[in-house]
Amino acid sequence: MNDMKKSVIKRRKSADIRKDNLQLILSVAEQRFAEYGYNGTTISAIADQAKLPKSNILYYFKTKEVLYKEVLSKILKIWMVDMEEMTAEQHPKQALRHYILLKIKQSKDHSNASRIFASELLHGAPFLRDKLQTDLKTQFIRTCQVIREWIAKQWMNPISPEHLLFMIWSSTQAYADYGLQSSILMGKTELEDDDFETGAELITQIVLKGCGIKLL
Amino acid sequence: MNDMKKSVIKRRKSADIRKDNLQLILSVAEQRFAEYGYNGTTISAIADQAKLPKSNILYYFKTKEVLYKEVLSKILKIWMVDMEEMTAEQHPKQALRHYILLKIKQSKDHSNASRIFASELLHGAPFLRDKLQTDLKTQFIRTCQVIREWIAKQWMNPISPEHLLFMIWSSTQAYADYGLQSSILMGKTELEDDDFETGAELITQIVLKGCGIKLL
DNA sequence: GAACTTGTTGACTCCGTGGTCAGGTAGTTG
DNA sequence: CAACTACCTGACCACGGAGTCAACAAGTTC
Repeated sequence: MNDMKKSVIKRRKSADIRKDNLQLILSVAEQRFAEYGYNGTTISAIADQAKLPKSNILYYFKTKEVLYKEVLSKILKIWMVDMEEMTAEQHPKQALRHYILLKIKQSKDHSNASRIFASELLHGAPFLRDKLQTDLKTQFIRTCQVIREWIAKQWMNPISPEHLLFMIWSSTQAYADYGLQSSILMGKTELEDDDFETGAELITQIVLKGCGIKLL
Repeated sequence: MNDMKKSVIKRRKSADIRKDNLQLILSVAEQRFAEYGYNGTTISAIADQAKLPKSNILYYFKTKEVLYKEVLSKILKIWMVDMEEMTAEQHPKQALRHYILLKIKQSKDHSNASRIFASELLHGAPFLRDKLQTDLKTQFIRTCQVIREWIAKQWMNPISPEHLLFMIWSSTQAYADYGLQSSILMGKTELEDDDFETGAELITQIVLKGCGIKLL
């Protein structure tokens, strides 16, 4: 029986072992960091939850900081990718609607990642200040430019693109960050699919109308 | 010289000493907790910054948790008080504009408090879940009711009061929580008075228009 | 299957942190 | 000024967490 187990389960190539373990650790770490923050998370806790000995975690990630940064770097990508899709050629009605929808979806499907990102910003972005100043800023400026072109084409009212983006970010992000608070206030244990939909719909409506975007 | 110091500076009544020290400690603690979170803040760090020995902090606050809760309890009050002003009799145009302005002001003037509150929610509100479920929820329901009456009076479009409040909260709160990110993206070292004003103006405009609130 | 690389792990060290305590000093009260 | 209370603080302790290490097991390569 033990032999069978060995041949069926344990016979893995080194490369696979590595891949699997990295994946497992990263995923557990993401959960813990989201829930308890960087300082509130211990390697032992991650180890326990991943059902691996602590030393094994340290074997794959030299330090806690390395592990955290690894988690973070995946997150920034997720966070930025949706923005790239907006172009000046699109009409803001579709573009913004689509963007808001993606953002809400992100809050729902990657709530842990979103929350880690938020927590990082909240405490002064000690670990990803550089990336903000380069990668995100570039994309931010580009997107502001897109909005400015929409304004020039009179597809929407002349409003500050920067602050508009902040508003969209924060109100969509809130469904991840403050999902718990929201559900408590609405007397639920957690947000349901419906809530995300209603939220997306409301944000879209208010933003479109608020920006004076005419229906095509 | 020393005598003079003693008689001028050090001759304080016990009651005053107590008051002053409590105040000092709470204020320093608020700063540290905002910047580094609960787990990232050490009593020694607070002590150093307050220029008091660690033991002295522990003399006034038995444990770190007690100190943190003390800081928190002040915050929830600040956070809730603005909401109370909105009533069904007011027209939403003035009421919402006023509320948004207050909220932004809060993000500016009490950014530390705001950030601690946000961080607390982000990590599941371990210390103020109870208060949310009682105090804040009561006020929340009341305010939703106010909005519902506005809708009934056709002063604004029929939209979910709950989600509208979430949207207002998050977008105003963002100026505290993500102020740093924002300033980085806009190439500043920190947000200026102008930014808060522009933000408040933009949020107000978008929300009012977005809710279909007619000008009187 | 021998030499080598990669993965695994328990025992250990080191250090920072929350919290205690005992012995002080400064204000208060009769 | 004597007795008392409130305030102050350095020395100390216990604990938990990050990270090391050495020895071993499992896969790989020829």
